[in-house]
Amino acid sequence: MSNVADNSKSPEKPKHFIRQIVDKDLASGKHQTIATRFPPEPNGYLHVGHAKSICLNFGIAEEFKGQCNLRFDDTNPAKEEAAYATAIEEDVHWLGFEWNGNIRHASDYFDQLYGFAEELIEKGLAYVDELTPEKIREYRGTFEVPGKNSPHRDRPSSESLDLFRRMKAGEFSDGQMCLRAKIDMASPNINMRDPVIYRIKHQTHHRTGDKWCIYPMYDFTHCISDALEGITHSLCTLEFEDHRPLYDWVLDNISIDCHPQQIEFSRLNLEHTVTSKRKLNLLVTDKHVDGWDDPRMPTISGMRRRGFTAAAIRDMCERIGITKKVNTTEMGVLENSVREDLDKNAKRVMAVLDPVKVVITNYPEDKVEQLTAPNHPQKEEMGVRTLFMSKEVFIDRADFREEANKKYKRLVLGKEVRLRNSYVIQANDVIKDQQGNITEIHCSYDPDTLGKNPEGRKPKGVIHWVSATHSLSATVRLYDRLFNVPNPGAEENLPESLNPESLITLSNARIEMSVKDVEPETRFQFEREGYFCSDRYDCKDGELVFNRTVTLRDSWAKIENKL
RNA sequence: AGGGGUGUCGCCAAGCGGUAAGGCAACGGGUUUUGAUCCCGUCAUUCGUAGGUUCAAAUCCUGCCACCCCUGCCA
Repeated sequence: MSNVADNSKSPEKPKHFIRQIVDKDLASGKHQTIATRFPPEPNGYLHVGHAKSICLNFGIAEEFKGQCNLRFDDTNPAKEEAAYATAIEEDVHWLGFEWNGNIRHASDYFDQLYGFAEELIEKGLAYVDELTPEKIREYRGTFEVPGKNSPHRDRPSSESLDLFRRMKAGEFSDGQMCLRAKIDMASPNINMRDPVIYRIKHQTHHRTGDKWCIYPMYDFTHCISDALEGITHSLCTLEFEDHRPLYDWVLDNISIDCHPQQIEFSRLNLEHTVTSKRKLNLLVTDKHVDGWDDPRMPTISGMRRRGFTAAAIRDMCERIGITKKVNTTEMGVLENSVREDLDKNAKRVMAVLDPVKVVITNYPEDKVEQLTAPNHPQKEEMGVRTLFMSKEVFIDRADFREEANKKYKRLVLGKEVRLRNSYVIQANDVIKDQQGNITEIHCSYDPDTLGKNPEGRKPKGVIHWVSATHSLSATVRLYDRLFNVPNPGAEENLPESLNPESLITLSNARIEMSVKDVEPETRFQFEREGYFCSDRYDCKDGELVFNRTVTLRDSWAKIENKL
C-alpha cells in the first residue's frame, strides 16, 4: 500500500534538536554533506523502538540530501547470526528506506581495527592485561571508590605488543588476557577506567569464519567504524551518553582524520508493549506468541503481518518527535497513524464476523441481484465492486436486539434498518432454538429503498451484511494488546500481565464475494468493524485469513458504557 | 569521590529574554447509507520547586526536589 513517504505536504517538520544541530553544521560549513548510519547488532529482530532510530537516521539523511549506511555491528560472534541480518535488511527495506551502497559490517574493518589497536599499544595507550575477569571487576572499583591500576598496566609496550600478537595467533584461551585502553582508573566515569577493547573468543564468526580468535569491543569498534565510513553525525540512544568520552578518546588517539559527533536521544517506549530483546525472546521461546512475527509482537515483521503500514509507522515516529526525555508513547498515537493511512487507502468491504441468518420473507425465492457499491465512500477513483443480494443474508449478532432503547440504532424487532448499500428491511419475527439462542430473524424488505429512503421516513441505522448463498467463509483473527498493564517491562513476572484475549480467532466469519482471489497482505476496511489485512502466510489457496490491524473508532462503545 | 542526563496539559512536544505552538487523548456540537471519515468548538494566567537578576523570565543565575542511565572480556 502506501509504502512511500509522503513528506511533500507537511510544510514544516518540527525542528527537533538533532535537526537543529545538522542545520547548523551545514550552515557553518562544518560539513558539506551529512552521513548517518543505522547500526543494528544482528542478534535479534527489529522492533518498533528500532523504527524510531531508523526513521531518524535515514530520515535526516534524506531530508538534508545526505546518505545513511546500514551497518551490522557484528563484533560478538557468540550472539550473532546471519539469519537475523537477513531479516533486518528486509525490515529496513519494507519500512521504505534505501541504504547508501553496500551493507557495511563492523567485521569488514577487523584488519584496520587490529592495526589501530597496535598503534595504541605502540603509543603506550593500551596494554595487555592478564587479570582474570573477576579481578578486573574488582580492580575497577565502584561508583564511590576509585579503581586501582592493574599490575600489568605499566609493562613495556613491546611486551604488550608481543602478547597481543600472540593473542591474535591463538596462543591463549578465552579470558586468559585482554587488551585494555590505558586511560584513568580513577575516572569518575567508569567507562574510562581502562576499558577492555579486545577480548579472546575462540568462536566462529558468521562472516569472517575462523580468521579471528580475538574480537574488538563495541566502544573501540563503533567510533572507528563511524570514522572509517565518514559518518558526520552518529546518533544513538541515551545509555551511550557516558560512553561518549571514550568514543572521543579513541578517535583522538589513533591516526584517523575523521571524528564524527555522537549525539544521544531517548528511546521509544510504547504503552502495553515491551521492547527489550530479552523479553521479546522470552515471549517467543516460551510460546506466549507464535514466533517473532506474530501479529501481536512489536517487531517490525509482527506489525507488518498485523497490517500496519510502513507509512503509518513512519508517521508515528515523526509525530512523537526526538528529545532526550524519558518518554512513554500511548498506543493511541500509533493507532491514529494507521487509521489515518488506512482510512484514506483501504478498500471497503463487508464481512460478518459473528453471523446470524436473516430470511427476507417477501424476497423472491431464487432471485439474486447484483448491486454496485463504491470501494471508498469519499474516493470515487477507487472504483466499485459488485454485491450479491439474496433471500437469505447474514448480519452480525451484535446488530440485532429484540428490544432496545432509542440509542440503539441497529435492527430491532418490529423496526427498520438499512442494509448497507442495499435495501431497508424490517424485523418481524425471531426463531430460537431450545436454549433460546436466536437462529433466524425473519424480515421483510422494501423493494423501493435501493439508493433512496422509504417514503416519508428515514431508518436511523445502517448495518453491514453478506448474502448467505453468495459469500465466502473466512477466518478472522481479532488481535488486541498483548499486555494488560501499561508498562509490562516493569513487571516482575512478565507472563502474568499477558492479556488472555490478545487473540480471538473467529472461524465462521462470512465475507463478500469481491474478496475471492485476494492476495496476501491486502488491507481492507471491514465496514463498521475495523481495518484488516489478509495474512501474509496463511491466506492462500482459496483459504481466507484476515488479521485485524485496529478497530474503527467506536463512539458507540463509549455511549453504551455510560448507559 | 561518584559521574552523566532529564523535568512545559492525561501522553508526546514546540519554545532559545518580549508575555505558553502543534499532535494524540478527552469533552461538547454539525454532516453522514460505516455509531467510521469529515467539519466546528472546548481543553496550561502557567512551565519540578524556592529565591535572585531584569521594565520584562518557561527561557539568565543560585539553591533544593524528583526521575532515568552507568560498576559485561554485551551492544
